[in-house]
Amino acid sequence: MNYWLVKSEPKKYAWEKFLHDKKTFWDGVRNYQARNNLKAMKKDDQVLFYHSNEGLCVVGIAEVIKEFYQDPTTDDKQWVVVDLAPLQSFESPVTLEQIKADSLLANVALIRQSRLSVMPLSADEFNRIIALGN
DNA sequence: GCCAACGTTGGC
DNA sequence: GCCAACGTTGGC
Repeated sequence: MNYWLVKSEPKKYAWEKFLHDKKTFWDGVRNYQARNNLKAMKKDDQVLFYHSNEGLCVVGIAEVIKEFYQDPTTDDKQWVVVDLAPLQSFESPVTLEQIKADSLLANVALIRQSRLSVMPLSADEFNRIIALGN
């Protein structure tokens, strides 16, 4: 089992819409590193959902329900999507501020590589953020 | 709305 | 293959 964090601007695709949709394909990734992370996702991997630009917090957990396939929104074969479904909303969203302030989370890519939109987390980091959110 | 960080593009 | 110019992301 691997753990991930994905970013979405609430204006483009908010957690609330995700809950309503029940599942979504994660499109729009146009960065090689993020794309490679999408390709590394396995079914049942768990994915934290982060609101960027507005909110600036991790709002819930999703799971991978379908592994990568060609991005249906483009003909360019190099881009892929995965299917995600919501698992659980956080009781209290975990803010970027909290993550920055937590010594266990000092190395997460969210902080170190702020522009990366799909990133891996260690099990420890994942569990720590879950603990902060519930 | 600004700007720093950083990925990509294109001329040489 | 280097590097300057440019575009995009995302925190503030």
